[in-house]
Amino acid sequence: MARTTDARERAIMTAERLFRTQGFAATGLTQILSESGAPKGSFYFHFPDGKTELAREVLARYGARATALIRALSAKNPGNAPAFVDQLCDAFASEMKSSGFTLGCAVQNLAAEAFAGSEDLKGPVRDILDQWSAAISIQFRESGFGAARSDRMARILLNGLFGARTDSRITASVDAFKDLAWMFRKLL
Amino acid sequence: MARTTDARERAIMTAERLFRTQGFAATGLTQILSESGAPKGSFYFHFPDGKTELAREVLARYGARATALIRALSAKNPGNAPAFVDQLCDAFASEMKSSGFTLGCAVQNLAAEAFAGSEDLKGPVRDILDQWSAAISIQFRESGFGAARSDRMARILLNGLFGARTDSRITASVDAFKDLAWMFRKLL
Amino acid sequence: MARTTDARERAIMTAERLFRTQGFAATGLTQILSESGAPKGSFYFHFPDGKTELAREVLARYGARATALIRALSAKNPGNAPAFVDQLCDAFASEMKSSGFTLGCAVQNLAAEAFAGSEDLKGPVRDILDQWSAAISIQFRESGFGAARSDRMARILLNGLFGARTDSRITASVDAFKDLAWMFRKLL
Amino acid sequence: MARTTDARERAIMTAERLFRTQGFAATGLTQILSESGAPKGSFYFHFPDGKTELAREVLARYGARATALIRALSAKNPGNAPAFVDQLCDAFASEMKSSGFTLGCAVQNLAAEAFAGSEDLKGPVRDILDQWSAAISIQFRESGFGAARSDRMARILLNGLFGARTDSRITASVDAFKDLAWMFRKLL
DNA sequence: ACGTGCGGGACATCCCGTTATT
DNA sequence: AATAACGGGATGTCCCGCACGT
Repeated sequence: MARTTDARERAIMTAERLFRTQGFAATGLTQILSESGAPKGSFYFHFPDGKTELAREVLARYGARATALIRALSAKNPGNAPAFVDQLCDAFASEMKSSGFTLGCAVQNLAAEAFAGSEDLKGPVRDILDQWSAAISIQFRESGFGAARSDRMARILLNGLFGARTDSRITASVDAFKDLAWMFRKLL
Repeated sequence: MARTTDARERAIMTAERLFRTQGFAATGLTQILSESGAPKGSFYFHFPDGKTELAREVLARYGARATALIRALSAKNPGNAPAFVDQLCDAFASEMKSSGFTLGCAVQNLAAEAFAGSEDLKGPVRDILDQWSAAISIQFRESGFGAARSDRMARILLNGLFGARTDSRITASVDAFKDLAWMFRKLL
Repeated sequence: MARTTDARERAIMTAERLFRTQGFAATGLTQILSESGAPKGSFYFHFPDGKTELAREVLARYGARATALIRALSAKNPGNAPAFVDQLCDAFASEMKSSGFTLGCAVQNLAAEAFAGSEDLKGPVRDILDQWSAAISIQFRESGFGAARSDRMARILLNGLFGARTDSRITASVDAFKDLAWMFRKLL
Repeated sequence: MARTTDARERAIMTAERLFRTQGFAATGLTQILSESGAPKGSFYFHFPDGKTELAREVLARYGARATALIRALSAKNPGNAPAFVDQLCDAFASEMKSSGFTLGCAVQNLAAEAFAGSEDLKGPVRDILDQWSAAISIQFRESGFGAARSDRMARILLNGLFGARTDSRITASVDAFKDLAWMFRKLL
């Protein structure tokens, strides 16, 4: 039977925002529920595994959305790695700017916090990382780089974006993304 | 007046470890106190501002220790930026390895979590970032790079280390640090 | 109108097992439904009075089954009270053994827990007690004892079985049933 | 350092009453706290192991009190088993009567309910049973019975009291205790 | 500097019962 | 006869901060 409300979806979207700005442990179910307008009584109907399942769903959506962005920019700049990197950095920068520099990365936050406790999130987090890395690597290969070098540069770009986002939150600026793009123009 | 116990110091050290592995919100005072063996009754004697003050002390020590490491490696490799970068990456890598890939960065964790709530931590975090950045930049300048470029590369290295640590925790490997070092050898 | 599913019946059987091993309050509807495979949506179609009605049905079936056992053993040993008592004790003992000493008495558990709350169960519980007592008393009368003495001994046997079951659960042995049978051989 | 409040003691006494009348699972911490007047904030200071620890304390006190009763009646009736049994039954009967036939046995209730979940209560419950049994057996031995027979009759008396208490709650009468005493006069 | 104890609220989880729909 | 979803409260647990006495 098809779903008849979007309560579940709203909860996931609200949770993503809160996990990214406040962190996983600091965000209470109560806050997620009240801000999303989702009813409390049916939370465990929608998420039998509780907060952990919510986190898994957040991760899945966040991961897929970022992968889609990478592929879209890749398709828009075929064989043009520098332009691809520039636009990827720009996309991150503008998301940070438009959020008032409050948004962290869901993967980074959940990895940092939820790893110590439950094991359930480790697998998904690793999978997302690999997925992102592979999607970026393809763009580099199509720009003429060898497989090994593409993989390595993909990982460097990814980690650079992680770090740049941290820097961006702290300094409330997008300079870190610009520096990252500058560096890749040198590297490529 | 000399201190008569080291309870305060032990609490800070234990808090650092827990904040780095579990995060700030997920770590309770009770756990810090019990794992550090510090008595509960005098916690607010030692830390009148409570958990926030603990976080401030953790940040101060963590920041100073990292700055000292940067300066030490800088002094050991005068004018030799590539060697300096290699050794800095190695130092991070070996810390991750010896901790079983569980240690996050105190600055990153506290920035990600505590920014939403209190303002008290923002200043210190920014100061530490600037301090680290300046210390690295000096090494680059002494290696012959211009001021602006040194500053920029310092920030890139710093953010690269942030990202590499995230990668290292997730993948349980030190590859990210090696990739970062490889990239800098290209860049310098 | 014939029933088209056995969901109701399965729920009652599962509830009996859980009420007997865990108690009434400690057993959630969710557990009963999931372990019985009964669908949740139609629970209040089958049991308009909810959990209390479930308890009433459990009591009715449990009471009738025990009465039937008493009558069967009575019919098998006409006029032979000692043999009857031995076989009744054996029946209880083997049920305990085959359940791994986990099964309590439904009447005892529901009486102990549900008396404080609702009044609905008190009547049925008293009726079952009288029914069992009467069934046993008949056997004693047919073995030659007077009416008053038969009633009294029936109650003593019944209460002895209650107590022996408690002992059996705690000690994980059937000794208490053997002692009870021994005592009755002395008494008769 | 000595305790400065009796909050812990009051909680245990209230918990005993509620566990005996309502059962373990059906009694919420909130009810215990509010009825005992104990503060909520310090509950886990007094009982670090939570509800289970409360149950253990209830068990310990209940067990010791019953043992003391057995020994007192034993000392009052040296070598006189029938009088001892009569007075023990009377003591139980009058407790039931004065409580309005609402009090169950703490051991019976906790054994029935808490066995399924945690293992922590099994040991204490078995120990109490042995302690009671031994205390009764001594009286029988001092009345001239052999060791094996004394042990067996002690267990029968104990289980008879368990069963009689169940009967007493259900029928709201003390007849079961009188019947038990009658039976023992025959047996001795 | 530290033990003991309190205040009051938040946490994730699970509860039983009731809808509207099919 | 069953599904999806909800309502609203209760569960045990744990939280951080602050007293008082020594």
